[in-house]
Amino acid sequence: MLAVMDRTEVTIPLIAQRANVTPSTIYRRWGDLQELLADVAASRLQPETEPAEIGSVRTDLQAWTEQYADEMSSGAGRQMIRDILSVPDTANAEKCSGYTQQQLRVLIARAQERGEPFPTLTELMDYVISPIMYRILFEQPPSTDCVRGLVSRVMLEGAAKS
Amino acid sequence: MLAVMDRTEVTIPLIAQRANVTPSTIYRRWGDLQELLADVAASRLQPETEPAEIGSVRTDLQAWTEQYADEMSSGAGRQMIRDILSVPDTANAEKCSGYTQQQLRVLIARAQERGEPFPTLTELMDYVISPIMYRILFEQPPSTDCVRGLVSRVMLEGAAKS
DNA sequence: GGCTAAAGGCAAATAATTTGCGTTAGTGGA
DNA sequence: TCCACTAACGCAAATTATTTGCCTTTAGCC
Repeated sequence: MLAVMDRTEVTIPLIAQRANVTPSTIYRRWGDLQELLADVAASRLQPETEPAEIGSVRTDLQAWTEQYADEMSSGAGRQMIRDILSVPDTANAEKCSGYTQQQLRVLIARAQERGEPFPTLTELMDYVISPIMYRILFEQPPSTDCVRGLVSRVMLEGAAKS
Repeated sequence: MLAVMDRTEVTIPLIAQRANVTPSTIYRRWGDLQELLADVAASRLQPETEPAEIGSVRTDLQAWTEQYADEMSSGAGRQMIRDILSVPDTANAEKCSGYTQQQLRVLIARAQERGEPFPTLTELMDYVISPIMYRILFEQPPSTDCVRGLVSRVMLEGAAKS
C-alpha cells in the first residue's frame, strides 16, 4: 500500500531535494530525520474510514481488529510504529493510540445503539490492542487465529459480566 | 539507577574516544549508533535476580509486576525500550521479551510446586505485560493501581477457570 | 616458525549537520 | 497605503559524522 524506500537510503538532503528546499530548512523545522519520519508516520496512521458495518457489532469488531493487526504487522506498518516510538517526544505515539480508540469508540457507540453487549474501551485496549501490539513489537506478529482468540475472549468476559 | 547522557550528546566518535578505539572500529562492528544502543539496552535489560519470594505466589507476582512497570516506565527504562525498538532487527526485542517470560516462568513453576492456582504464561503476557507496555509506549505509564488491577484481574480469571 | 583471516588503526574522501547572515513573505498597526 | 516587525527560508561556510582504502596487528592453525 505504501511504497517506502530502504530506510538507510532516506536522508534529509535527499528529502530536501525532492521538496525543492534546502536541507537547512528541514533541519530547522524538524531537527533530525527521526522526528520528521515520526510526524510522517503518525499522519499516515490516521484512519480514513470508520470501521465497516458488516453484521453484528461483534463481527464488525472481529473484522476491524484483523485488519488493524494486518496493517500494523506489515513491513510498512511496523516501520511506521518504529518511527513513532523512536523519538523521545510522545505526542505522536499518543496520537496514534488516540486514532485506535476513536475507531473503537465508533464500535462501542454502535453496540450501545443496538443494545448489543460490548466491552468497554479500556477492556478492548488492554486485552485486544495491547497484546497485538506487544506481539508485533517484541515477538512475532499475531496470526489471524490469535487475533480471533483475543476478540472472542474479550467478548466472553463482557457477556459474563452482564 | 543507570546514568544516561542526553541522547543528543551521544555520538559514535565520543564513544570511540572513551573506549580508546577509533570511530571506524565501531562503525565497522555496529554500523550505526542505533544498533549499538540497541545492543547495550538489551544487555542492560537482562534481569540479574529471580523474582523475590515474599509470600504467596500471587503476592510475588504483584510485587514483581509493580517493579517491572516502574523500571520500564522510568526515563532510563523507556529510553532502553525505544533503543531496542528503533532498530529493524528484532533480535533484541525478542530477547527482551524472553527475559520477561523467563522471570514469569519462575513464578509459574513456584505456583505449580506449591499447588497454588496461577495463570499461564500466555495469559500473563497478554493481559498483564502487554497492557503495561502499551501504556508506557503509547499513553501514560500505568499507575500502581492500574498495575494492581491488571494482576488482580488475571488472577481472578485463573481462579474462575479452575 | 610461517601462513591466513579477522579485526583494528590511520587518514583521506565523502556526506551530513550546524550556523551566521541576508532576503523574502506575510501580518498588524499607524 | 505604508511601515515596522516577525517568522521562515536560501545560501554558503564551518563543523562534525560517516565511509573507505590501505596497512599493521593479532590470534588461531598448520
